[in-house]
Amino acid sequence: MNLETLRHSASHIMADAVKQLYPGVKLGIGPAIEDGFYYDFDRKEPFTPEELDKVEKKMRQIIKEDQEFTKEVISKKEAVKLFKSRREPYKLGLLDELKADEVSIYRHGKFVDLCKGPHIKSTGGVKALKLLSVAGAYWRGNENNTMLQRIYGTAFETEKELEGYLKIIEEAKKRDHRKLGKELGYFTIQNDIGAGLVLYHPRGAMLRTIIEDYIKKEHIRRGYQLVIGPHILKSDIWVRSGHYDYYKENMYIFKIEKQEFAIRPMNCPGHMLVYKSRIRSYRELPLRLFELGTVYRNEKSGVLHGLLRVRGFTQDDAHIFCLKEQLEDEIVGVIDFVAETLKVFGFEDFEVEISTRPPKSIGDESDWEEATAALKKALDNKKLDYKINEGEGAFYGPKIDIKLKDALGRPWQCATIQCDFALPDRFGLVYTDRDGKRVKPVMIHRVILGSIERFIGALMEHYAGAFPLWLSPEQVKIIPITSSQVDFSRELASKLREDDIRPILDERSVKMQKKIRDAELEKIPYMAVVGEKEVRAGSVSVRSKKDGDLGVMKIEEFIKKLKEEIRQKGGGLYGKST
RNA sequence: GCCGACGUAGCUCAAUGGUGGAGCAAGCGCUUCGUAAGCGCUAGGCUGUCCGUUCGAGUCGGACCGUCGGCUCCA
Repeated sequence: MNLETLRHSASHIMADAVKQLYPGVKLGIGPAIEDGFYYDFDRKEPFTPEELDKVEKKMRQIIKEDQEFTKEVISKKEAVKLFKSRREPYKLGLLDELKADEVSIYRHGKFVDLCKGPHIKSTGGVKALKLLSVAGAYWRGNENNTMLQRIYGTAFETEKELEGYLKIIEEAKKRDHRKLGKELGYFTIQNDIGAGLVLYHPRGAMLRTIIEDYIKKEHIRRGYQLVIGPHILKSDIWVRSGHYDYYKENMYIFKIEKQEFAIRPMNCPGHMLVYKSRIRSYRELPLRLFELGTVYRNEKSGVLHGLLRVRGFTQDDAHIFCLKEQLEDEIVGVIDFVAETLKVFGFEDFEVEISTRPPKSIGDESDWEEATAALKKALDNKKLDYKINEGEGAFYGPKIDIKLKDALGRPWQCATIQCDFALPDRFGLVYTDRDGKRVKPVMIHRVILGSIERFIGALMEHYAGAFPLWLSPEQVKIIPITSSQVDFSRELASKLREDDIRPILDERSVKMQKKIRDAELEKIPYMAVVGEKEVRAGSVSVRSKKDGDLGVMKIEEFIKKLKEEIRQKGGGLYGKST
C-alpha cells in the first residue's frame, strides 16, 4: 500500500470526524505531506489539545466502522450544487479555479470531499494513527487570505512504524542545536542583545574558527582570491544593484550626517567594485573573489529559529566572474567543491533543486534562459538528479540549491549557486576580449557552506553535539586521578598544545568517575586519565568517547594517534547520540 | 508580520488569588579515590518588562519584549 494514499485517506477521516463533532466548521484542503498529513479548517477558535483528543477518538470510531471509500465522477455543475448545499465556500473556491468539466468526489459514510484521489479501500485500512499538533495556516498559503486552523497528524500501516517515527521525533528533539548549543556552551541568543543575533561562547567560537580556517584554505587551494569589504555601504550602491528596489524591506538603513547608508544584506556589490577597480582582460577570467562576509538581514520576527534563521550571519561567499563559455565549467567546479566539502564534514548525501525566474526580477529573458540551461547542463554533466522550483530564483538570476542530508535524513539548505547576467550589467562590468572589444562577463554568486551559523546548526544536529576529533573545540580532557598528578597533567596539556592539539584539564577535587561522567556529557572525544602509574611511566590511560577504554599508551604514541585521526577529518563519531 | 501556546534561581521543574520551593550547577569545607554522579554547609529571586483589576497578583486582564509550534519568507 502507498503511504501517501493511506495518509490522504486519514486526512479525509479527520475532516469527517471534525465535521461530526463541530458541524459549523468549513473545510479547506487536506493533503498528505512528507511525514503525515494535515487538514485546514475555518473556524474562529483554534483546536485545543482536549479537542484534538476528541477528534482522534472519533477518527478511531470511523476507522473501526470500516466505511468504504467510493469515487464518483460528476459534472462541475453538480459539484457546485453539492458543495453549495453542504455550505463549503472553500470547496466552491477550488471548483471555481478548476478548468475541467468533470470532477471527482470521494465519499465514505456521510462524508464527501472534492478530491482527485486515490484512496484506500475503506477507513479500516488506517492501522496506526496519531494527531500531532495544531497551527494557523493561510488559505492557499497566501498571507493576505484568511488564517485557517490546521491539524497535523500522521498515519502508518503498522503501530510499530508509528512508534519508530515518534522515536525519530524524540531523537531529533534531543539533537536540537538550540538545546545542545546552550547546554554544551557553544552559543546563546539573548533577549538583551536582540532576537536572531548570535553570541558565540568559547566552544562555539573555536568550532567556527576551525570551520572558517578550513574553508578559507580550501578556497585558496582552488584558485579563489580573498577580498574583504566593509559591512556598511552607501545606499546609492544598493540602488544601483537593485537591492534597494527588490530587497529593501529586509535591509537595515540609517543615516550618517546627511548620507544614507545600509548594512550589507549581501556581499556582491563589494566584489563587483573590486572587479571594476581596473580594466580587466579575458586572460584574467575566471576571476574568483572570496570573502567570509558577514551580512545582516531584517528577517520577520516569526521566522527566526536558532542558528538556522538569524538576522546576522556570515557566508562563505564568492563571486566568480567568467566568460559565457566558461559558465558551465565553473558551475561544475562549484558542484564538485560542494560535494567534496560536505563529505569532509561527514555528510554523505544531498539533494539538488533548480529555481527559475520569479515574477519580481530584472534582466533579459534570453539571459535567463541561457543561464538556466547552463545550470541544467552542469547538473546533467555530473549525473545529478534535481527538482525544479518554478519562479523561485533570486531577482537577478536562476539558481541551484543544494540541501545536505543529516544523520536523521533531514534536509538542510546550505549551498547555493546563482547565475547572474543582470548585476554585471547594472554595474557596467566589462572585460576586453581577444579582439579588443568590451564584453560583459557573467557572474556566479555561490556559497559552499551557506551561512556558517546554519552550517554549525546542521553539524550539531548531525553529530548530536559529539563532533569528530578535527572539529571538536576540546579534543582531549585530561583527568588527574588525585591532586598529586596535577603538575604532570599541566605539563601534558602544554605538550599537547605544542602539537596543535586542544586539551582541557579537569583539576577539580572530585572522584575520577565524576570527571569521566562530565567529560562524556560534554561530548569530548578523548579522555587522558593520569594516575600514579602513568606519571611514573610517562604515559596516559586513554578513553575514547566512541570506543571506551583503550588502555595505557606512551604520550608520544597518543599524540601520533590523535594527529592521524585529525588528518583524516571526516565523520568520526558519526551518528552517536546521548 | 500572521494564528496559537508559553515565559518562576545559571539549567530542569514545583507553588487552590493569601509568607515563592526542590534537584542539578555554583561557592566553601571535608574527601585523594583507577574508567559515567562521594559527603556536608552556604549562597542564589523586584516570578520577562510596563500598566491595570483586587484588601492582597507568580496566579486574573491589557500592552510590549522574547521563546516554541506552524503559515508566509529564506543562507
